[in-house]
Amino acid sequence: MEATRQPRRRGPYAKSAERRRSIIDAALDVFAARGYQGGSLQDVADAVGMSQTSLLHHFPTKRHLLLAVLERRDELGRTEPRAPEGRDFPTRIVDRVRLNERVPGLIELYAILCGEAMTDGHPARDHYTDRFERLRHEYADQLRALQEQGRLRDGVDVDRAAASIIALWDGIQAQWLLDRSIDMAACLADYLDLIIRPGTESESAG
Amino acid sequence: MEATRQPRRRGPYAKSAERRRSIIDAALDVFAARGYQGGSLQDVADAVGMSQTSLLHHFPTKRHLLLAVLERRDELGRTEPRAPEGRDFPTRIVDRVRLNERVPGLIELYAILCGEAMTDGHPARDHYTDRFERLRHEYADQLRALQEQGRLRDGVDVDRAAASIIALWDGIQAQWLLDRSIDMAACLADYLDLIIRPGTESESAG
DNA sequence: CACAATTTCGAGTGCTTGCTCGAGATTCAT
DNA sequence: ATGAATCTCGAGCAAGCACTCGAAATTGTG
Repeated sequence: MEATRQPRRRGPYAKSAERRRSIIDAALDVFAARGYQGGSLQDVADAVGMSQTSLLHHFPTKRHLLLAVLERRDELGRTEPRAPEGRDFPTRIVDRVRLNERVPGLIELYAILCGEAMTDGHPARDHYTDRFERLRHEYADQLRALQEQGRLRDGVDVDRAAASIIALWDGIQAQWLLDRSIDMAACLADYLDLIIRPGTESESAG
Repeated sequence: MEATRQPRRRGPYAKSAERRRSIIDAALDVFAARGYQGGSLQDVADAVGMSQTSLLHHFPTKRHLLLAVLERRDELGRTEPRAPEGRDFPTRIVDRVRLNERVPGLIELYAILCGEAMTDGHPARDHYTDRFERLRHEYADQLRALQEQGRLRDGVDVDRAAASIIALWDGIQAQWLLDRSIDMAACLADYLDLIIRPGTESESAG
């Protein structure tokens, strides 16, 4: 019943996955330094040490490459070296800010692409739209949980507070990129202290 | 003693200033929609309805054009249609947020260029660096004045609060550009209420 | 080993970019 | 009016862009 003999697919070779990742890492650096529009495939190929043609074998278009970079960024962001989920919400946020501060490249990429994503049909537009919406829900849920514990100060609107946490974080990163003396973690901590009461010491023992 | 006869300068013609401004306005729209790197001189020339060559007669390089656009943006931002300086600091901020909301193009331009400005030798980099520094000082001064009136809540760090106001504002604009249901003014107002006590009603009558 | 699928790449595609050149059209002080 | 300065523009430049093509080198399966 094999009317048309189609070529037997063998799938990628052993070193292919590794190659792909080194391309993504190089692209992350290039896009972080020059942006998506500003960074060329040739720049990325040079950084990897391969021809631009070969690069396009692994990623059919520049857009595909960017999407892979965005995935990689999320993946790197999700990787929490230690003490990940143990603490409470505000502590986790501030810890994350301090953690990110040690990887300026990711912040740079995030800030630059966030701007670019506002343009016409930018490939990263959906990514940022979704990310903002997801994070707003996530943070709002966390704040609601605190509210039920009576740890939220009176008059705090959880949805607006969720958006504000994200906004403050993103905005302070932009300032930090242009002036490293800005204390990102302190700014976030200040705000969280304003809307959240400190947890009771025996919170898990009750 | 006129060793070298230099051509007598006559200065720009009557319609030149008007032409320049129509170019700047068109460039503002183009850069707001596509960014600086993404928007071409041809795009701007087309929008004005003139040749790209003539455009370059008025602005020798693309960089010069961008700087003129940034100046124009500041000029438009400074223009306050009404009730400019009468109210107190937090009210002025929130009013300005509401005002800007009616000119989305300016917000778009600001957000997009803010991202791009983080790249290598971007022409707008110094502009944003200076702007952030200037605004931080300006807001910190305003907050200090409120502090002396006893209107600042205890434990507020004026310098960090100044940076946080700017950060929150910039960040919430980015979210708003991707989801117009975000209430920018309310987020700013919430934060300002957290750090600033309401003024006494007879504040100017005392 | 043999042979095909995968990976690599040099060369080249058509297109766009910011910018230059030289010349014609327009303005305006004299 | 005259003529030089200003303004406009078509044509063109070298460089860079994302991407294609055809073929050689490499890999891994049977």
